Amino acid sequence: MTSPTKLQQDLAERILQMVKEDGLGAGAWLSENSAARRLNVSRTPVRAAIDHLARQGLVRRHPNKGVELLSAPAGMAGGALPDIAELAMVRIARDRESGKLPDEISELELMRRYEIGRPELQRLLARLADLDMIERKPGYGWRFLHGPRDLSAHDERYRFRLLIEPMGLLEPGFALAPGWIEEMRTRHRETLERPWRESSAIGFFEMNADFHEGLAAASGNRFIHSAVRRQNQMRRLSNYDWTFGFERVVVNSREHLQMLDTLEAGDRELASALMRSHLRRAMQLRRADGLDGTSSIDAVAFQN
Amino acid sequence: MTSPTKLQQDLAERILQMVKEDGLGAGAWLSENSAARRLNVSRTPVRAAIDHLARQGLVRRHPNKGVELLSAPAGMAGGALPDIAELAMVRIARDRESGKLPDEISELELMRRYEIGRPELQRLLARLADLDMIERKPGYGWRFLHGPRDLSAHDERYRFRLLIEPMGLLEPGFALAPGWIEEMRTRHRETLERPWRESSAIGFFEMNADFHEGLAAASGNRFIHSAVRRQNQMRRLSNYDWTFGFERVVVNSREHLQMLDTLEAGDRELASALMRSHLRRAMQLRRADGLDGTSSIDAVAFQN
DNA sequence: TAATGTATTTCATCCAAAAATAAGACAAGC
DNA sequence: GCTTGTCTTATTTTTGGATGAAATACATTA
Repeated sequence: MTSPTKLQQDLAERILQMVKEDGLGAGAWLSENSAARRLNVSRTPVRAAIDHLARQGLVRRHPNKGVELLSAPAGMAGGALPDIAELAMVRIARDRESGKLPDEISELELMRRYEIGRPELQRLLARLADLDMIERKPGYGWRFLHGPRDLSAHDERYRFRLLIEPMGLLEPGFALAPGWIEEMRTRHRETLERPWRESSAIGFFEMNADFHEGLAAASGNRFIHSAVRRQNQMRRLSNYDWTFGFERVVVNSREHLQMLDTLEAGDRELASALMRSHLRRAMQLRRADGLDGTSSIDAVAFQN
Repeated sequence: MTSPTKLQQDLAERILQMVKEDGLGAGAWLSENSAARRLNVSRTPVRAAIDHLARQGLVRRHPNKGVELLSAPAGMAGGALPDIAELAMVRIARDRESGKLPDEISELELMRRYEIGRPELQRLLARLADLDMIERKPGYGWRFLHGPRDLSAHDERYRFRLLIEPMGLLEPGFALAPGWIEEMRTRHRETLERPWRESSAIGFFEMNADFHEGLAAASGNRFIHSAVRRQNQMRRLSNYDWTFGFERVVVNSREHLQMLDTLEAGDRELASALMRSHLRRAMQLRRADGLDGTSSIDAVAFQN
């Protein structure tokens, strides 16, 4: 009856995912041991995770015999929901961007404002510092590195991405994981077919991020991959909203699908060129929007 | 008689640097207040720093009147000497590279091995994690991401740098800080003129790093700057030794000087091309060395 | 024999209190 | 009026113990 810890929840989800990947159905038997090995973790948390699943009625323990799968897990439930720290980071970034936070601030003040404990806050500040959003002051306190409503950052960001992402497709070790193209295609198609709602923005952002990060990973160059992942982390803090409407979603997704087709055909040169113009277009978009300075910022992500 | 804290030591050094930059000589008077303002810090640690300098005989306090500078600080003492955490990071990276550390390891084991406290260790691990050298395991412990003696990383690193550093010189906002070229030139000339010793390796590395980071900063693109700084941080962990002998130092420095001349003349296109071939040459060098796999690794930095 | 069940050990985090240190205010001296 | 000296307050860091969780070893059962 103890509430499951984060690791245990995580393991429970991954176990269901493993079951799905292996195509197991109701009546199959699971093994604590092999699950623990596959998840690279000891049996203890796996046991707890299975207990958790048993409480939900998905599996049943047979004493001294094993664990029986009762029903195949249907549709993916939620996927990774952002934890409390992630959420606080987004709130801090938003408040800073909209000018609600001063240039310099102490840890205690942040703890009070966002009602989080010190260890969490410190991890959070460390992450923000690595993204070059803040730095420690000598002595006490922290300082934000960019002013609120820093417009030039958008152009710099896209110019940086233009340097590495198109070239990543041309790296000698480039190799896509099997099935990746198809999975991405499916996700994009679903986005296009489903009706657009405000709440789709986060899912759309994550799909976008996965697309670019997946290609960077395929480059085989860990530094390109790392740089793109960083870009996504930063963007996640300020861009979880999408203010360009559904027609831009369509254009964006079509361009992605075209790149996927091109890559499947093996024409990396062309894909690289497409990526370049894709990013250029996105840069223009941002810039045009940035002119009024506030509209995209005040659209609130995570409000619900 | 209390031992100076890290901030105080830092301030003491920076005060000396300020004195030098302002061209003050023996007999000049320092003010706690203005120093505190310039250093963006309260008077308390500045006072302590000055007390520290007084104990070393560099300044003298005159009660209720001020602080007298006794002797102009001559040659830069050490420059920033790496703190204990930095040192431990280098040791960990080296031990990992040479295979002395296993793929997975617990925090306590690291605390025992390197004799550091938990908070220091945690900061250190967080930094290593941001450099993509390690990651948390689910459950307890940490895992190194790259195997020891990972040769492919060198080529990937240089291919990444080739994407961004030459292009950084062509960014529209490119602007060098006044005096930067001259200062860099001086440091390079001194390196070339001074006799080469093993202990010069660290200074040489830092000059190198400052050269590349300075150009990246001048690009006016914060993401390029940030990426190059990250590269330097990573390189610092494994490349503090220099195993190519003095002749390579000469070649390297000459190439840097040539770029400085070209930039001074305003020809950024040519400078960009020079940077490209500079990095290509450095990549070749690494690769040729990497063939035997161990020599450069076992040459120990910081052993004395 | 290979799995689960149970107990022990090791490890990491959390919490509260105390110590250290910086920031800020006020008084005193030149 | 500006400086340094002194004091108070606010913030941060450290520390030790307590709690909780994971890894590991051992016993038990099909």
